[in-house]
Amino acid sequence: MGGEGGRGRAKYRRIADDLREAVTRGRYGPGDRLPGENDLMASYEVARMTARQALGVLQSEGIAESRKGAGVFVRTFRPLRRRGIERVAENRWGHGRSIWAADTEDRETVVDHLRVTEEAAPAGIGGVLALAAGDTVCVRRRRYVLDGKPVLLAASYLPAALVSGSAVTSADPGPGGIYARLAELGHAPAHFREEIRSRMPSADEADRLELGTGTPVILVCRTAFTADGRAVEVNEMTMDAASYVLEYDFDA
Amino acid sequence: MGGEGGRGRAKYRRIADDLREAVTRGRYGPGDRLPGENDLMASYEVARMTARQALGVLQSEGIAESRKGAGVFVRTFRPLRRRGIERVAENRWGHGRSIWAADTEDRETVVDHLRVTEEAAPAGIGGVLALAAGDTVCVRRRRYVLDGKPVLLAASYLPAALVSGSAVTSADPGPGGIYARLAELGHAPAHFREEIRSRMPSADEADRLELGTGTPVILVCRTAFTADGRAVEVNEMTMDAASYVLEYDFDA
DNA sequence: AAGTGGTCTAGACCACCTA
DNA sequence: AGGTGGTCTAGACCACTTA
Repeated sequence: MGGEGGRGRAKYRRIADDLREAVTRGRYGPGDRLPGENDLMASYEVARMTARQALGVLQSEGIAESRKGAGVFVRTFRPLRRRGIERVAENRWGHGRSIWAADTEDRETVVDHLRVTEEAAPAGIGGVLALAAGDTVCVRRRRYVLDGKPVLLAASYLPAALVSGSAVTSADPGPGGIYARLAELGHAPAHFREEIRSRMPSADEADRLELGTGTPVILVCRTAFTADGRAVEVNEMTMDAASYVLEYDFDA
Repeated sequence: MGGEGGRGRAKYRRIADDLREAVTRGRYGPGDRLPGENDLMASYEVARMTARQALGVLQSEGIAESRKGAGVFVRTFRPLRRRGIERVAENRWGHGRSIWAADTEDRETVVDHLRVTEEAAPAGIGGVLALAAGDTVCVRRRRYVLDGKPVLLAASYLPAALVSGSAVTSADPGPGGIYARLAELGHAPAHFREEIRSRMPSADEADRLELGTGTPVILVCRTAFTADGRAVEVNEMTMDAASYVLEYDFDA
């Protein structure tokens, strides 16, 4: 064949369509094994690369995932719910509950790869925090692992001039987390802005979040402002899109 | 070679890494043409399918897009900013200090494919709107096209019992939109909830939004509640993730 | 040990775009 | 017209998983 000729769709597309329909119709449920390359080569009488391409479509759509040596399987979708507004409400962070504990409920959460450093402010961050050239930031990086599966990478940036020497720069910032410490230092966050994007992960992100093909990341960038309008923290979060539903509640 | 042998990464990964680095280093800017299959075959001494696989990696990462007969090009990212909470004082926190630049200027927006129908309530929607089995909903579907590029699909569901016969069911709901009409009918929305997900698009969504490979969709599902807590509208939005930055502002 | 997906080769014809 | 990406074939060796 070749080209996009033959009037209809390409062979691999037809095969992918058949498989997708079988999944949406429930012929294959979450976790089930799909017909493999050899099966498709036989039943559709195509070459290996063509069968492979068809299975690749489902994988890049996030419908299926391959496990080397085992087969191609229908993926499951079991997200967490992250509430953007209540979770940072003052009564929560003032009363000994860290932000993450507020929305993970009963599943086992592990914080991983925690590193606290002082660095030159990255370009975008420095602008938001209104830093002068050469100013440094305290960066708190960490990874959240839920039931053994990494779900979130976070990097929190704070002006070093504001927080150096305080508990904010130690691995464990103490009860209430860094917002409680900021409040004690006279920089209590009064307002938050969250900006949200989504894109495909970089190779590095896919690696650290153990993402399968066809899984985007959600980027949430939260800026914390004091009552007098100074930005005191920027928190960049990179989330496994298959693990999260974000929720924002607000009045008209 | 074959397998994942050879100790290092696969050839196509190495090539993809080289290309990605060249892009991030600015060797190729947005809109520039990358080395094509033939170039890579020559410079890396690999087979066609291997060069192709390398370029496929960049495409599925959303870094590049292919144009048939022309080449593979670096993609551009020029998102719109969508503010979820309009009522927040803009002066006070400012719009200048955002992490991701986005167009605020007015670009030409066209609403497309508008259809208003009355249908049986889909499973999930009926539950949220607290409908009885067999109740119908008024569905307003439309597509937003910005400067010729479709960016958003929306489907708004309202209980037919509440709105049938009103201007809500006509193509042009009049000044203030359907929320103004709901208010006149005694069902003024007082509270909103927005739930956000991201995943790869279905073939149909990719088609209607004219999405390139490696572009996820952002799903925003907004529920409008009246002051007494009744859900009166569910609005399902499917957005081109490369075209949007969402923003939520809220106080601590 | 057998089967699976991962990688790779060396060809081929096609439709599309740009010049 | 010539180059580009899109599709396809028919082989091959490999590492991995499962039994």
